[in-house]
Amino acid sequence: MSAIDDAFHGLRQIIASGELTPGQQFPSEAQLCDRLQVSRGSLREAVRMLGALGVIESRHGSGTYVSALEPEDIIGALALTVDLMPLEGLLEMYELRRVLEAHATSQAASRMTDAAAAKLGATLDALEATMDNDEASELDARFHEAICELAQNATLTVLLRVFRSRSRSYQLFGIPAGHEIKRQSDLSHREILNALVQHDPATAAAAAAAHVIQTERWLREHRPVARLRSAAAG
Amino acid sequence: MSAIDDAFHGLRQIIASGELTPGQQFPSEAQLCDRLQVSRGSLREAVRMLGALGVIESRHGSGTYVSALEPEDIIGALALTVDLMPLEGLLEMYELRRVLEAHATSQAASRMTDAAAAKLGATLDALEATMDNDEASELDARFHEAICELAQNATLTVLLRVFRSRSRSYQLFGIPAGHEIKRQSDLSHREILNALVQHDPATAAAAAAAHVIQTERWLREHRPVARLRSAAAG
DNA sequence: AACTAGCAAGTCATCAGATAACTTCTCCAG
DNA sequence: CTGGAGAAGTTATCTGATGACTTGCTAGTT
Repeated sequence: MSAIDDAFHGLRQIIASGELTPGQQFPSEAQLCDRLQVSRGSLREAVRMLGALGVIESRHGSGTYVSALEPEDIIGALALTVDLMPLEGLLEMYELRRVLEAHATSQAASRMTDAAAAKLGATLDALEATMDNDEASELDARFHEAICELAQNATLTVLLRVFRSRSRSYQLFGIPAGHEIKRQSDLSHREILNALVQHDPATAAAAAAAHVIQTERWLREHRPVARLRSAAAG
Repeated sequence: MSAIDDAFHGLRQIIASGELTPGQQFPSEAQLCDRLQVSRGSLREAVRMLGALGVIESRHGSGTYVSALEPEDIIGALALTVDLMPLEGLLEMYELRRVLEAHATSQAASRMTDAAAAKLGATLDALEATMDNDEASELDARFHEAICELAQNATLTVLLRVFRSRSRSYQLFGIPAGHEIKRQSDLSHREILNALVQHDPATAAAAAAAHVIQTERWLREHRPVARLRSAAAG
């Protein structure tokens, strides 16, 4: 086993064994080097690996800590990698997105409140009114995000956010057929909101699934080139 | 922006821009250091980060390459981290597992073949016959894995495998109530298989969801201590 | 011509040491 | 009681050297 593997599994074991719990601080790099019998370089590479995976966190001048280890930390690690996947592999993910988005919307229908309905309605009003692509993309995301929050499952919310962020990079509203796409998208959103307001989980799930399928078909047909977000986005 | 961030986003950009595609080799460390204007140490830490995320791969003595970037590579990165999550956060993931397992089983019902039915039946025969916990756990996993493969979605298969591996670490069959748990689990499996054989997606999905809910309830009630797998398992 | 052993170049892996930058706490002056 | 200077501890970064592994070439043999 290589030195970096030793360090990686050693650090992982410290957490897995319960020696350190979420939020607690690791010993200093020098002490960890002694304990794990690796050089500082190898240790730091292992720390970075676990950092990239959302498991630990280094703070310059302060120390290295176990992350909160909440689903958000773990799933969030995918955010920077999903953007790199070729479209082909991504379409497979859409099947999952459809299923999960349907579930989230179904849950939201069960837990719908008047306040939430008003907020969602206002978002759709603004979305239908705007002609700006970036603003439309932003409002679209906010609409779906708000629905996810009603489902009260942070893992679900984060996972769908990752999927959605990739879709947004394709800027479907900006392509030649964008106007017609947006019109149909607006209709789909209204169908979803109607089902939510009527506390109808089954219809809400169906509407959400149909909406995702719609988006997926547009991506397949038009295959627009992704507009990569700035590297600083992460 | 820190040196490691520069290196990380620089490497990421090389892939995102299409300069290198899956399977291709990066320039040597020295060349990358020149190009990205960071020291070798910083570069290597960035490489490790992307390696941990399943995006790139270093081969000793050969070079550094872009991974296949298939869903399996990206999702697989979660395997080593989900094991570290506290049970509380994990139970939230079970809601997703239920939804996805139901979907996979539903898809499998649509695509069921006689050969697959025979194979699944044989697996269940062996599972019901064995009294060995490890073997039972192994056969249980094989049963669900085979169903996933019928759904023909690699992302789904890998994601559910990650969830399942964590469940396995709890060794539910080994606790005092394990005998009764296994009996009910066996019954659930038969219900799932029956629905699959009858090409009945709706019933199959319901049976799968019920099976996951059952497992989730056992975990909540018994809260067994996880038996951590050896560090070398990764 | 085909095959094999061994050499050579290129690559990543690992270590050690030094310096810079940042955070946190302490303590003293106001 | 407050604010700032300073010390101590930590991570961030760079540099140079050596080890280990892979790959391709070459020369010799069959």
